[in-house]
Amino acid sequence: MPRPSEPTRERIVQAASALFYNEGIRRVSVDEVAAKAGLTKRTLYYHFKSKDDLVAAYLAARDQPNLALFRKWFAEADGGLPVKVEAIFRNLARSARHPKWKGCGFLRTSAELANLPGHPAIKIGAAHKKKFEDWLRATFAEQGIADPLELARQILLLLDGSFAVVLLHRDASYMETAGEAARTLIETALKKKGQKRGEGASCIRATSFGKMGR
Amino acid sequence: MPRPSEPTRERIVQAASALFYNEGIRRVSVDEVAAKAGLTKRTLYYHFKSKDDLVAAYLAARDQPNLALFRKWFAEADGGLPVKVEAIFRNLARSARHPKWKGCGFLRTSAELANLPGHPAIKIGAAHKKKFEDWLRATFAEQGIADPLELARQILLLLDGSFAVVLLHRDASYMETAGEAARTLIETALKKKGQKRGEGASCIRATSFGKMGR
DNA sequence: TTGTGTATATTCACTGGTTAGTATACATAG
DNA sequence: CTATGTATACTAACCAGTGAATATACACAA
Repeated sequence: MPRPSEPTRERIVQAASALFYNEGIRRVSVDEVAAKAGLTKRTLYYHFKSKDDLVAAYLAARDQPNLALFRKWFAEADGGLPVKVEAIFRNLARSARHPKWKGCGFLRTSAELANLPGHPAIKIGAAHKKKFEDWLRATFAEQGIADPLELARQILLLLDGSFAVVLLHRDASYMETAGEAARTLIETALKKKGQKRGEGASCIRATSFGKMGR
Repeated sequence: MPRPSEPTRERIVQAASALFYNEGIRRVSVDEVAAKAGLTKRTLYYHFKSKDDLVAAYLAARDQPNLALFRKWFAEADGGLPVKVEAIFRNLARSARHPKWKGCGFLRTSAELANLPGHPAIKIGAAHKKKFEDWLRATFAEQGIADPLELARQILLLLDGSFAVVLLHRDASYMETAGEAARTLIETALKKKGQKRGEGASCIRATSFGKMGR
């Protein structure tokens, strides 16, 4: 019975995602993915040209939903900039306490495939994190933060750091610690925003200057 | 020709370390480790009861040297507390620019073996990071920082975050960004140290209070 | 000095199982 | 009858771990 096609591909990605995230890339065989998807390995290889291709699809499928979730957590929190960013860490802590949580799929994949720097899955992971960084940067720029890219990267470092540390220690409270560090960094940046040396206030167009990022 | 014994075990760990760090745990077979060490797999299994045992030995061998290096970087930098901590990030950035650098072995192992939470290698990794955290905490406590544990954890989050991010993007400049964030956090904590609300100064025994850590 | 036993250390050859990927044939829809 | 999709059955390599034999160093006895 052919003809499902796109649903089939989707089903394979779903199966692969669950297995790769829970067990790790190299731990999971293509046979296992096929079995979980309820079809033969040969069929899987009709839709994906290799296991590497499948791994890339696994991360690609996580890209948009993941970003959307972060933005939602940010938007839903009512309060100033520090509170909204802290909300991300708070919600993340809540996720991390679920027993099946196993860290960030992008980071774990890049750690496992660190010997293959050009791997398509790693490129997808890097692009994903860059999108998040850029969204943060734009958000901070709107608020007139002096060096929005610098601050965005600092927050991202705390975020990815908390993924790594919480996974290692299985202690989600580090997420809240990261949230507090983020608040401190944002408040410091907000203070810098106000002080234009020389003349008076005039916060308008205080968007981006100072030491460059990358 | 028997009788090397301890040297042999050491040689196996050296071979395992190079391979596991460069290629990943599950990527590397016991045969490869034995071959690199210049002996038979059966001999390897005389010294280690399983591959998991070997993985644990790989991380155990990295524990002390790694901590010693961080402490050396800290001690050698002349300047105040922020400068000394930043020196760690600066030196780390230098390491990370070497082409063979592939992140933090402890973090990468915990990411790869995330499906085996009780694995001995993960316990060793967790203990390693705790030691570093505790050394930082003690160092901050000596300086009269108000909540030294909180600050130590914040710095640790930046450190491990920079491992993860730099590995993903292959851009060591994030290490320096992390160092600047660390400086901001430390300076903020140092300012808090001075202000006792109510009466006058008296910085003595201003060691630890405020919201608890863990 | 010489013979002998024993724990230590090492090797060869093997097993049972797994793995990514494929050759070939078959089924269904349009 | 031809595109698309699926399944059976296979390959060739790899992999963690083991059984059985062996070689060496050293302690001790003669």
